[in-house]
Amino acid sequence: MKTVYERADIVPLLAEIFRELGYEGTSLSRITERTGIGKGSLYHFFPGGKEEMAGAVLADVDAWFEHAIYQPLRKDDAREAIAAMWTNVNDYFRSGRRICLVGAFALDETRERFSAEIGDYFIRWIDALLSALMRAGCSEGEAQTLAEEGVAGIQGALVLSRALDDRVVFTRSLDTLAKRFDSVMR
Amino acid sequence: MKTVYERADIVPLLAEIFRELGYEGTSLSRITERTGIGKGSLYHFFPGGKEEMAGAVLADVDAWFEHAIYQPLRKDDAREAIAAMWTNVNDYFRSGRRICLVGAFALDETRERFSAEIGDYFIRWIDALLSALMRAGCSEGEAQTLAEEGVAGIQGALVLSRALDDRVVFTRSLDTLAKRFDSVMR
DNA sequence: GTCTATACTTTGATAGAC
DNA sequence: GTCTATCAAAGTATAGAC
Repeated sequence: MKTVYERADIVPLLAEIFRELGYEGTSLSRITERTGIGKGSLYHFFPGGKEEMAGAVLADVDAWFEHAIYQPLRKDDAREAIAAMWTNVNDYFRSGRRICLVGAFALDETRERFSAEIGDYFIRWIDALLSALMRAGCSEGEAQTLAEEGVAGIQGALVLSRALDDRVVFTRSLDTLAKRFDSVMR
Repeated sequence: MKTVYERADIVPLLAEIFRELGYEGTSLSRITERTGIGKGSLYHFFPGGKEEMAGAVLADVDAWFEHAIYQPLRKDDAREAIAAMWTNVNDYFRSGRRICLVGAFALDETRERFSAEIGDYFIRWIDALLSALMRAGCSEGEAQTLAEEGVAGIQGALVLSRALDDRVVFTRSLDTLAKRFDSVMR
């Protein structure tokens, strides 16, 4: 019995492992252990080894956010897109049981390897949110502050809910942020 | 030329390394490389190896926060203690160039090793802040929400400022949070 | 594409001389 | 207390059979 993979099937599996163990904590043996995929297959799809695997995961995560979050924020009805962001983010991060890989990579020296990708992910999130807020009637300064506060607040909520091992904290934090946004967009 | 250390001298050095490299990324050889302290000395002070080193660092960080942040929040003038928290936190985290070790450990599987210490650090921070907010005139519900929002906001600001490699983001985020607190305490 | 075997490096940890 | 030497285990990566 042997399973044949495509690269696209492997990336989401790798993503979960990098999320849980971090870049340094993720070893090829633990990947094999959790997925059943041998080193031969891994190096066939990712000749650049672990670094290429993490890069592919980052690109995949980025593409998901671009499609599900950023584009609606830039193009759709502003209030609807912001409301959708809160529910999509809550689902994506599984109410805080899943962390943000990009944020986690930003904290330690892994950042050095992927600084461009990491910076880009957050810049584009903030800018897309800024765009929606302005279309919803915020001044530019107000929108910039609120966009940064929203994105940082989500990251902080992930840290806190993991630290307290309490998913209610995450959902409640998102709720507080959403109310704050609503009050400013009035 | 050989330097003789005490355990208390080593812990802050270890703290910086764990902060920059994370738990898994910190190897004994990199500790020696950065500090000049050999394995012999390290195992003399920390017979339990890397895990004991990280534990000692966590205890040291916790003690600093207890003394510099939590106790004033619980016992001193509420408004002054909150104001002092913002400046002390900004200094401690070096305007976002330094990360929160406890928050970083919370994100990956390192959490499993130190879940009690990590949870305690954040619980006590939130509770101390809650106490100050209530003494400053907040209702309990309002204070709970705001305390969580403040602590999560600091953690998120650290992630964001590292991701964007922009320390202005951190200071500005703290400023926004401080204003929010002021407006509620009126 | 996947597997097994293997090369080579680095890891955490220990022992013993000084 | 610190040093050097050394260990077994785990790390990344490669080669070649199938």
